[in-house]
Amino acid sequence: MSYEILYGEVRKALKEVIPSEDEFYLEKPLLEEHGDVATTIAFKLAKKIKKNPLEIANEIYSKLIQIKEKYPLIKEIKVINGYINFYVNEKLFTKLVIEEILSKRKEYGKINLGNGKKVLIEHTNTNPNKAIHIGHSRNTCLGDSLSRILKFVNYNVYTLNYIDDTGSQMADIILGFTKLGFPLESQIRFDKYCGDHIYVKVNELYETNKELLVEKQKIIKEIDSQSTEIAEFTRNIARKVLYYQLQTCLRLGAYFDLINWESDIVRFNLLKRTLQILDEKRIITKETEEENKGCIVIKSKLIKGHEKETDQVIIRSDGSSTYLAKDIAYAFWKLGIIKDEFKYKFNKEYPIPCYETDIEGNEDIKFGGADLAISVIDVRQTRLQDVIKSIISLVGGEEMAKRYIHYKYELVALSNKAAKELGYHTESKIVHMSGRKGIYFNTDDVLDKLKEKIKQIVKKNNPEKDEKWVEEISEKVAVSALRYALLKLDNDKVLVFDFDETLRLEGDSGVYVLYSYVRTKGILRKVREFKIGNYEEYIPNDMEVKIIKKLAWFTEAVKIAAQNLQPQIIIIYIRDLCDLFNSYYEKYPVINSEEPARSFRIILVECVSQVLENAMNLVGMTPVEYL
RNA sequence: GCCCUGGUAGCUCAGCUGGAUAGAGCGACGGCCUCCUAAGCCGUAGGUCAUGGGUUCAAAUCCCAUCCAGGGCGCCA
Repeated sequence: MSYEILYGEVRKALKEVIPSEDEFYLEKPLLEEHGDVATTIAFKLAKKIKKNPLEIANEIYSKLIQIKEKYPLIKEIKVINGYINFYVNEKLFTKLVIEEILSKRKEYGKINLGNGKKVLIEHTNTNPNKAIHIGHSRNTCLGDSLSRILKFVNYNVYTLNYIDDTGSQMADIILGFTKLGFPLESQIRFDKYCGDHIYVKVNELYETNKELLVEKQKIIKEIDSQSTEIAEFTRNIARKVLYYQLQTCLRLGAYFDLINWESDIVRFNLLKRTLQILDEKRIITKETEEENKGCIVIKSKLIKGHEKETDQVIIRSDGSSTYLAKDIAYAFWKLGIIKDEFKYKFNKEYPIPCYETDIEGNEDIKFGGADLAISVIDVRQTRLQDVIKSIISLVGGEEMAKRYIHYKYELVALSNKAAKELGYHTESKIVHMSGRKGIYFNTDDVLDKLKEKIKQIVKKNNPEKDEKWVEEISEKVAVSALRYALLKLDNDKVLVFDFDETLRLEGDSGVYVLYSYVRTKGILRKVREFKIGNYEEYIPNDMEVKIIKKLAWFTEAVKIAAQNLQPQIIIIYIRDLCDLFNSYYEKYPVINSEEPARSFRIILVECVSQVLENAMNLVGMTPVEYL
């Protein structure tokens, strides 16, 4: 907020001097010597009135200097290279920042961007036939962090996990149970059992036994009908796998408000309603000849940007619906194009207790009809998501389509070395994961391995603590380290996973962040008995001022992260703050310094600690007191 | 073939949407524990921002072309 106040003052001062302008192009200079706020207004005006920018800057400057006294946060103004640079009154600024952090505490950084608007965030969406692997977890971490950030800026957020219990991957394991004699019980955790053993094995068998593919088609049809014994059986298997997937999500610190069963889109007639609307709007066509004979399709000419591609089949010639058809219905439900026909039941049995769609549900709650629908789905589905957006636009107009966001991110792949560990040998630098071929790392396994590594160090650092204590700390650190690693990369970059490279314990890592936080806590633990003197008497040194400014910047980081839907902004912020704090920590003693420096420094450390905690929360990292 | 995305230090990546002298981590080299946790800190070396053109006061950032890498173009999801 402090930056808001400073920016506000600068804007007001500029407006007073240049009443004709409304936009002042404020920015934060990269170099300290260029002050705290800069404006490029002189360049903009130069273009407009065809005058030398330097001359204009000087004119503005001479006017500004006369009214400067009215703006207490502005200490100094300079013109450098045509920029007008403002320097903050550091003493006053410091006071404002500290007071704000200490009064707001956990609330510090909260701003109102959302006005309580309803947002649905769909994430994770792992097929219920396997355990969650690190690729899925990138999705979970992004979606969960987004939901935390948007909540923080006053959106009314609901998180959804869309479970495809009707698709072909589901049929693969059902085939395993019903035709290939895999027992229903196993010593292995059920999600891993289905994914690591049955799914991989069944896909292997398809290679040699084509009959099985025929059986699979039968099963798909039975599942789709939703009325047979197989359909019932499938639902139970899916629910059991989901149970363990949710355990993994819980371990990662993610939560859900609602499980959307894809089969319920059909069962609750959402698909039927959707098809009616598409038919009324003449968006779908029943093909009577050529290759899509008997199918209901969307003509490609209707799809913006994909006019030259093939038509989209949404109902197959056998009458079954494609994934796309259900996804359109799902999107319509999210945006309120169709009424919320679902029934919901609260399921407290899940590791993450939450609602789920259920034919016998009777809870008095409605999730559909949101102001904004964000779907966290990897880049491979870009085209399908484009199709959905085009259709929304045709049905509800451009404005409505803007409320549907495909939040895309690149895949997690494996390094050549990592693939080799799984017994997959190749020349290529990166290897894409594949559930079918068994080329993947399950998130729980990765976390367990990471935890073991961390445990050794925690034990060494805290020899007096017992096993349980070490275990708890190590678990939190492992999860935070994984979240950090999965979040720090930009969404449009492929994350090449390699255990040792990706999950480093030093440098730009989650462990480094926690270590920095632990240092703040170490100091604060020791000063509990000290009485805090009047810290305002102290004049902060350069490094302290830098930290204060960084602390103040948190609100801006939150704003940018929320507006651009970029949790990475928070990660970068956290790292920057840790870097500053660690340098400071090495250079200046806190407890052993003289008053009033000591009081000030204790307060400063308190603030760093608090802001780090708030920031970590936004990306789902768990602060620990010891390491 | 068509469409989309990426290419910044040896490696992995930032660079706040057009601004001032392009920054971190890892790796390499040299230092720092009598002192709040050395999973840390300080210093050195390392760059034709893939290439070529363009737009303008100003380009890593925008436009065009080319090259390289990845993805998408199913009655799969």
